[in-house]
Amino acid sequence: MKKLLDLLSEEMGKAFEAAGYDPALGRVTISNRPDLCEYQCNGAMAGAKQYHKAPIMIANDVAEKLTASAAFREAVAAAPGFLNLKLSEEFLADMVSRMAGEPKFGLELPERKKIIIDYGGANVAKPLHVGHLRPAIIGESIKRICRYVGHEVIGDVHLGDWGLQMGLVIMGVKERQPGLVYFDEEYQGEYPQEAPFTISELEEIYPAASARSKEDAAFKAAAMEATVKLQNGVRGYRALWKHILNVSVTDLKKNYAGLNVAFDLWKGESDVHELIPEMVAYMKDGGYAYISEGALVVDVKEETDTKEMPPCMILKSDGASLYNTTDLATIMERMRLYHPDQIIYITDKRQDLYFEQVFRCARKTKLVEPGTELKWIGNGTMNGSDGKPFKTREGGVMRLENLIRETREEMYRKIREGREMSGEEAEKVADMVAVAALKYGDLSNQAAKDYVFDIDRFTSFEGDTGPYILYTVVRIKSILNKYREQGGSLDGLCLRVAGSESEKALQMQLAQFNAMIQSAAEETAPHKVCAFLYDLANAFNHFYHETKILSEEDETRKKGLLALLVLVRDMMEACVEVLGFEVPDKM
RNA sequence: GUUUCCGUAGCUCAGUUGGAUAGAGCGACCGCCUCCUAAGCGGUAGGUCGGGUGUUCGAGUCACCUCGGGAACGCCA
Repeated sequence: MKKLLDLLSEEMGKAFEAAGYDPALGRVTISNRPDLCEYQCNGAMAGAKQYHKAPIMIANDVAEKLTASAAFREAVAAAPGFLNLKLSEEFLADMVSRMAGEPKFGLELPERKKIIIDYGGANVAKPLHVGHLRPAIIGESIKRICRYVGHEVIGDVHLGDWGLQMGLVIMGVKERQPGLVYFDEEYQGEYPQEAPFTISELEEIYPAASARSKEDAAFKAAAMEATVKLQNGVRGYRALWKHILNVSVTDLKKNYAGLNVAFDLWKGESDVHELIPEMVAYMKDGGYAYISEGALVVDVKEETDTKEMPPCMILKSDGASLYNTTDLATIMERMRLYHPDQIIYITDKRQDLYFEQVFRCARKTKLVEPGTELKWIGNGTMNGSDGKPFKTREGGVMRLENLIRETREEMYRKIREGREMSGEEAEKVADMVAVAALKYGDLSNQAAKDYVFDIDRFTSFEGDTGPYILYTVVRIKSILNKYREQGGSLDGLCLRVAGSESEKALQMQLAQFNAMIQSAAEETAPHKVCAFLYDLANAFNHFYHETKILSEEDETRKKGLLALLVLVRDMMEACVEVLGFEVPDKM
């Protein structure tokens, strides 16, 4: 069904036309002066020049024609040329009631696209740290929003599982356990099923090996050699690498699951290793790539550039591949396997220039077809209260696990403090609310901006926070449960014309859902969902405060109010779902 | 140095594509539970939108300049 503002604009357009003006001037927006009106149209001022007429005269002409419209209860022209509008309660109730009856609240789905979304930024053998939080939860939410509006979306974690880091881990393992069969070049038999290390050992091995390589040139050379051997397919190294991968992926899945983040594909840089020679040959044969300063590069400069645009490097001067190489080869692979309409990348915003180079290179070399859009979303960093990237008290990089645990503990403490709840139940609720606190706190900021992480603020039940949102939904659920306990049924309820200002305001808020979710999808902007959710929660709490529901004596009205509650609950839960967290039954 | 992003209330952030008197939350202060979750609701105080010039009937929003902060700028990812 059509969106509210579109319907109103249509009505307004007709009035403009009837008064002899361009109907396109009839764009209706939400009022920025709620004391004067609910909606407004500024078309009379926009048209003043075109018609050589004072805006107020145009507005008066149009207001006259609006008296016949069923959509508006009131339309008055105000100086210098505003059209101030109040909605008809019947029209609104009808609209909201129809939304309640349709799947996805009557959302008109855009043309279905196939989208691959590359997010997370995880590396094998390295624990997730706070820097991985934003790309993971923003990506997850964008994935869910795009799915909600009907797109086919494939989420790929695109692991960093290749390159020197792997050689370092292999040498680190060798150092600790030189006797393992993986290092015996003569060995012909099957390799053990069991990994020779646990995840915690692995997480010690990598940083130790990485640190050592910076001081010990021989060790670094050995690691580089191991990397080459791995990439060339030396059996023992490949087998060991598989173990590293498996142990890491198991752990990563567990960590992501704790944040309600789930990937459809667990591909990595290694998956395109075989494609690289073909891609390099293609770029050379096509005349795109040439040798510059020893490295193989593709020029991506354009005449209109005002900034420096270094060429996109395909191979390093030693012939080895790098980040660009695997990313480009991945684009090639994705085109072949999935043929997507769009590929979205979510990474730290510092990679701006890098992605511009890669995208230009992919376009120039026709790795992607013109119909496939490449989109990069650079996320800002999560800062501490000093405004600098978040650190532990000791000044180190904080592990994501610890951040989540601390948030959970804080949440648990608050729940035990404020509610009578068993420790076990409080723990479950704390888990859900903590994830909401963390994710909402993050997603309510624009993705591209940095933000300050403040555990006290995020876990607060007051203000624009995840817990406040959840609390509001839980309240609604609680009323509906009580109604059922009293023997009532939620089937066949019918939403009624608003009986108060706060009820009307709530209905108007509900009516904005479709436009909101559509623009959140188009602009890949989860923070719009958060803002909507917060407004809806406020509108509900205001309404709730002054409306008796279960003790309402007029049975028809009571059922109408319950229908409204059901709709608010469902819509809020839909929003929470696309943001990637969940509502508990009690809190 | 070049490019780029950002600068809105004490703090944390919005601002619907250029509209009326710039909005929330936190913090401060004041009210509201014989009533469905007071983890709620209502109210008060707090601003030359970093500064300047311009475009426009009209600028937090657009352009240029300037100050301040962050980031990126060929063999890391």
